[in-house]
Amino acid sequence: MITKETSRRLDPEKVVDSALAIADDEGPAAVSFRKLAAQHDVTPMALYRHFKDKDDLLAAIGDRILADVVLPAPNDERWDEQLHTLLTAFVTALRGHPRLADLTLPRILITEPGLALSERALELLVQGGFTVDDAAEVGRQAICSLISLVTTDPIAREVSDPEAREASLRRKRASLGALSPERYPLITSAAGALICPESRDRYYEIGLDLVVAGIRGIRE
Amino acid sequence: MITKETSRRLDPEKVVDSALAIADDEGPAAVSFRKLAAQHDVTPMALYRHFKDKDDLLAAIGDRILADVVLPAPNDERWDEQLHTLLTAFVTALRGHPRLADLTLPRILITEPGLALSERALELLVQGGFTVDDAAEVGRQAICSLISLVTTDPIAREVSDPEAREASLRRKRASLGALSPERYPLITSAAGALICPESRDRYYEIGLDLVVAGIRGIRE
DNA sequence: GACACTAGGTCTACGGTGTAGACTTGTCAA
DNA sequence: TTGACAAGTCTACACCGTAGACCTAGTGTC
Repeated sequence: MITKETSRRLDPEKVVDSALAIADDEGPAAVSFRKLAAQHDVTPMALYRHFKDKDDLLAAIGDRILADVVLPAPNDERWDEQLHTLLTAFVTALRGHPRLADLTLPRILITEPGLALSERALELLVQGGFTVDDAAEVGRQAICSLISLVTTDPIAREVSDPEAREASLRRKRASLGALSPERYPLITSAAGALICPESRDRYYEIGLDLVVAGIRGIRE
Repeated sequence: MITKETSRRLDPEKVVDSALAIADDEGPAAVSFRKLAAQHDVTPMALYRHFKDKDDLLAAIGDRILADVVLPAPNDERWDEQLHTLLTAFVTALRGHPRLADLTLPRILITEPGLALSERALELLVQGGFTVDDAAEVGRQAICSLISLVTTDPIAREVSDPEAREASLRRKRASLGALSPERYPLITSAAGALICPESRDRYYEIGLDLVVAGIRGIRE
C-alpha cells in the first residue's frame, strides 16, 4: 500500500486548514506556531520545514482564500455590469473570512486565481475605455476598497463571540447616545445606521455599487 | 514656581508622541510598553496608570491623528465638490501616518474632530439628496475606502527603510516579469503601473475622485 | 502640625510569542 | 549497504502584555 496510515509526516495543507480555522474565529494574531504544532502533535519548530516564518504562513492563508474565487464566464453584457459581477465574485470569496480579507492583497498578483481575476478586471476596464495604466491604477484601488469593505463589515465582526459583539454594540450606542443633538443633529438622528447597518446584503450591495459607480464616473 | 523642573511625573501626551514616532516608522506592532518605558526612564508598569492596555494606547494614537484634520469652512460650491475637499482634508491628515491610518476608524465616532468631520459629511450627503440613513451608510463606506487608500499607499510603505523598499520592488518586478505574456497580456503590459503608481499625488487624486464619483453616481 | 488618602510610581512574576541553531531519525536512491 | 537528505526534536534566547502586591511623595483636612 502506498499511503502509510497516520504517517508522522506533517501535511502543510492541513496545517493551513487549522490556521485558517483559528484565524477565522480569533483573528490572525491568535494563530501561533505553538498552537498549530500542538494540534498536529508536533514540535513548533517542525512547522518551519514548511513555512519560512509566520508571514509565510499567513500568506498561505491568503492564497487559500483567493483560491475560492470563482470567476464568472465572460458574456455580452456591458463592461461595467460584467465588472460588477466579477468584483462580486471576489467579495463573495472574501466574505467567508472577514478578519482575514487583507491577507489576500499582497497575494493577488502572485497566486494564480488572483492573477486570473486581475487579468480579467484589466480586460474589462480597457474595454470600458481606460488606458492600460489607468486600468491598473483603478483596478488596484477597487480591489483595496472591496477588501476593506469586507474587513470592516460591521456585522460579521466578532460574530463568533455574540456577547462581545453585544457589549461592543452597547458601548457604541451609549457613546453616540450621550452626544448633544444640537451639536450633532445628523449623527444622533442617524445613530442607528451608524452603529450597525440594517442588512448585511444591503451593506455589500452598496459597497459594490459604490465602487463600480465610481469607476464608471471617473472615466472621461 | 508652580512647575517643578524635570518632575518624575510621566506626561501621557509625550508618551503618545514617542509611541506615534515608533509606530510611524516601525509599524504599530513595534510599539511596546517596555520600549516606551525605557525611553521615558520609567518602569513598563508605570504606563498602565495612564493607558488601560495596549489597545488604549493605540486608540490614543488614533485620536492624535484625527486631531490633525482641519475642516474646510462651508461655502457655496456644489455639495459634491465640498465633499471632495472635506474628504481631501481627512486624507491629508492620514497621509502623514500611512501605517497607522486604520487606527482612526474606531475613533471617528468618539473623538471630537472625528465627530465634527462626520457631522459635516452627513450634512453634505443629505444636501446631495441622500436620506439620513443612506448618508450614514455611504459616509461610512467612503471613510473606510479612504483609510484603506492611505494604508495601502504603495509608495509610502516602508519609505523609512529605502533598501527594504527597493528589495520589495525588485521582488515584485521579478515575480511579474516571470509571467507569460500570452497568458496575462494585460498584467504584463501594465506591470510598471501595477508595481508602483507613477506619482503619489496622482494616486491620491484618483482615489478621492473614485470615491466621490461613486457617491455621485449611486444616488438616484 | 498630624494624619489619612491617593495618584503615580516600583518590583516580581507568569504565560505567551517567534525563531535561531544544533541535534536526531526515518526513508530512499545508488 | 551506505550515504544523503528531508523532516522532526530539543534547547535556548529575547521579546511581549500585564496581573498583583508594594512603596512613596504630595495634598487636602481636621
